[in-house]
Amino acid sequence: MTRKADRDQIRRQNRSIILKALRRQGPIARIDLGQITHLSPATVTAITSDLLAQGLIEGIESEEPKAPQSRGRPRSLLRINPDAACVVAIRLSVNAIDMSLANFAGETFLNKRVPFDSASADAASFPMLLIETIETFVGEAAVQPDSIREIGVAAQGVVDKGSGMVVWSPAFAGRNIPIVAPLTKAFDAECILSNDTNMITEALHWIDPARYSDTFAVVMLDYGVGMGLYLDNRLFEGANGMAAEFGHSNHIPGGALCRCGKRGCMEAYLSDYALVRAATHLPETTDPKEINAGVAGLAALIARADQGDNDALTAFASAGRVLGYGLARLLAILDPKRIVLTGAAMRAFRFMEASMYRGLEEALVEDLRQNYEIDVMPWNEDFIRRGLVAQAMDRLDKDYLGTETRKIASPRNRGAAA
Amino acid sequence: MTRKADRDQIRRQNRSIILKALRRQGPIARIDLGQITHLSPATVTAITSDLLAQGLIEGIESEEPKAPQSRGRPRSLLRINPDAACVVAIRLSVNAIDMSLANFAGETFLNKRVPFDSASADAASFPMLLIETIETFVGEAAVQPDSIREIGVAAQGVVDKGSGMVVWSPAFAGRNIPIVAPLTKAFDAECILSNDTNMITEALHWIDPARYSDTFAVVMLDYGVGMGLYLDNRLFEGANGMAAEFGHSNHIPGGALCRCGKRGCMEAYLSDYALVRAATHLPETTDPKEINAGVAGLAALIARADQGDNDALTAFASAGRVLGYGLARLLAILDPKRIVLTGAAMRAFRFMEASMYRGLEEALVEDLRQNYEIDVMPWNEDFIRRGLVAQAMDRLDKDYLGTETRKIASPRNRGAAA
DNA sequence: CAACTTTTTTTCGGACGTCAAAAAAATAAT
DNA sequence: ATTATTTTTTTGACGTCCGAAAAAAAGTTG
Repeated sequence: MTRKADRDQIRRQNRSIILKALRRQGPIARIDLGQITHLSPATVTAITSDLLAQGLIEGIESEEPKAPQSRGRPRSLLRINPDAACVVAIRLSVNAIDMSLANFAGETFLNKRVPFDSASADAASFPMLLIETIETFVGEAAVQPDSIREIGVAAQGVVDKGSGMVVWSPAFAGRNIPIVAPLTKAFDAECILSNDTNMITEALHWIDPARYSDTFAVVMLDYGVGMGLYLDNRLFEGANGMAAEFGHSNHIPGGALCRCGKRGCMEAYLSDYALVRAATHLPETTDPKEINAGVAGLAALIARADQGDNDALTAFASAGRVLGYGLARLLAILDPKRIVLTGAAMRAFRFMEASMYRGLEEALVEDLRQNYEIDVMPWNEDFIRRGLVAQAMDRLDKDYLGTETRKIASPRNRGAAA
Repeated sequence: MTRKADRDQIRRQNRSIILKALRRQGPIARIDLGQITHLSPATVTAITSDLLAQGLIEGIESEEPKAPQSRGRPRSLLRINPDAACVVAIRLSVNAIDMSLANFAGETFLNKRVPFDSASADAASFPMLLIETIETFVGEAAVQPDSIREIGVAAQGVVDKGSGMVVWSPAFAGRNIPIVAPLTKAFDAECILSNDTNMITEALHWIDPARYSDTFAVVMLDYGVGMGLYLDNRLFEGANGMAAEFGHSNHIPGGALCRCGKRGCMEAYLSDYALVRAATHLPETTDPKEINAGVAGLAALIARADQGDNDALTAFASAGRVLGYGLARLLAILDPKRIVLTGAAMRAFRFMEASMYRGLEEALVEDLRQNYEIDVMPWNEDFIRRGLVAQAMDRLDKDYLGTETRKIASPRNRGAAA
């Protein structure tokens, strides 16, 4: 049954809408906030004065109003108080921990990459390592630890949102690495673990909501194969937060050997090692662990294809056809209005494109191939961070319901404390 | 961006919750409504007196209070006014139009099946036929036509919710049969076209929300293969209302010939004709149109399997394995917590079960096979009607926002008009 | 330079929703 | 008849949004 509604809810939602608008539209006057949110000026004033009192936003006393000649009372601009909160975004990838600090305006003000040894990282050792790495990072930033309100972690592979563990990931030797529990305990902050491609999906929605809304899928071909789903205008993560494992959905029964041990997974045809395996005429049963591919191997293969190397071209063409079949299955099952292709392998898209469309055509009846578009998105590592930050901001906005804000720290020497 | 919230919304939602509780829990006292909905007694009184004034619900002046010995003011029960509205539920299947009339309490009070000739039904002829069939049916029911507020239509095959057309269906010879536009024009009622398996999904949620909520999938093996998806606690229909075409998602590239013309669709291994084709050793490329299967052929095949016929048993075992692969793909992509198997072919489930689980195991890495259950649901034709009615009730509840109700007709001679 | 115009922001009063508490209603128990 | 008990309704308070009016803060004009 749907939950009952009460008046708290409506204030909370409207506050959150205003915060989101402020974060997105930069400094803005109350009147324009009303336009954007469809709230009356009276309501905007009420809510913003609340937010001002809480210190979540601040007025700009700018000496230079940009529009010099305009009658009437000049607009007084509002903006998010960047120092009202602080979030940490962490990406766990092979041999590297990427960390970022972002303020309440959603701006990243510090990044750091720390290498670690994926091959030896397991459930026993990694959590402690991660905590120490974060503590060092936060210490260097001269941020008061208690101003950190959210920690978002993205990992490649299978993550279980319920238990807050990385079930399996190429970034770790071990399995079932607990992340959320140790971090929550070590830091006084909400911690949330997400799949990396889901964060790309969230980032796309944040960056261009007009284009990336409603129902779309993101497929990432990189080190491994990832997917993110935005369904009915929200990120879909499945009952256990494990959805969108496109890479391990089966393509051919008994087919090529996958890193997961099964035969015929999409990943076994599309990922870095699969492409290298195909291009070097290794049998499909070659153990992926014995193939030295990775993003570097992929890049080398793309270079060969660029020079017209036939093996490379054939490998990409075959992968394209498999991709076409995979997308056809997505279209049949989910009817998305858009599919976004991204990841390092997309630099080779021109070698896959024709066969991909051929695969799509072979695999799916025309009636179901009518209303969709495919975007090819240049790969941008930054997307994962932006998705993490966007998600954290969303959670922060909803957290600051009516409760008094915690003491607001000033991580850096910002002058503008009204 | 999320929509702004205002207080209309909250009243609407709480009204709708109360109506839903009344419909589900039968006659009930205000105090219990408060318990169920978590609304205060004051609010319950306010909302119910509103609904009473609108004639959507009515009090019961029962002479016999069921519980004879109890102190205190006796509870005065409320119930939905069944005559407040009337909906038509229509199922279009091969050679038959099934129609039902249901009242505002969600009770069906009249059913009728009218045969028609699917082989000659196309976009030009069918809409008129359907309108006339409905008009006759409604006429026989002695229902004032203007008390009909919603018409729900379910069809097998590919339906386009946006355009309100049946793109392709085994029930029709033609394609792109308009349904919503003609019916909306002919009757002064909202009309909505849905996929039949989606309605089964909706019905399951209505009948047992505790079990069928959050994220689950329904797979129907019958005449053709259908799927319904309930994701994040709502029916998912895709960007164009065409989602969940599991039957035409590809299983084997270049595989068995499907009714849709493509090769290797799930349907080409799982549906009636596929099973008959396999059991009679016809080549996989045999045109489905030349196979006389249908639900009757399927029943015959099940009978053969019951008697230990080897061809039949092998056919079911192979289909089971294919089904296992299909479910594995669903698990990988959507991570549902439950999969419901239904349809006429489920009477043969015991012949498919072992190979289905084998297929699941072959196709999907164990990590992704941890947290789900499979239900096998005896097939019940009634589900589609119940889903249609449940959907119509939902829409009605939300329609009766603050607007005055239309004049309430009394279709039958009901005494209880307070 | 004072009055007018224009635009933004704030204030005020009204309407409406929920809720807690009090009152009323209806019956059983004494 | 009176008291006790339980349900329902009423009342009053509080919170929210909105429209209208007022106030504020400029520029423009005579």
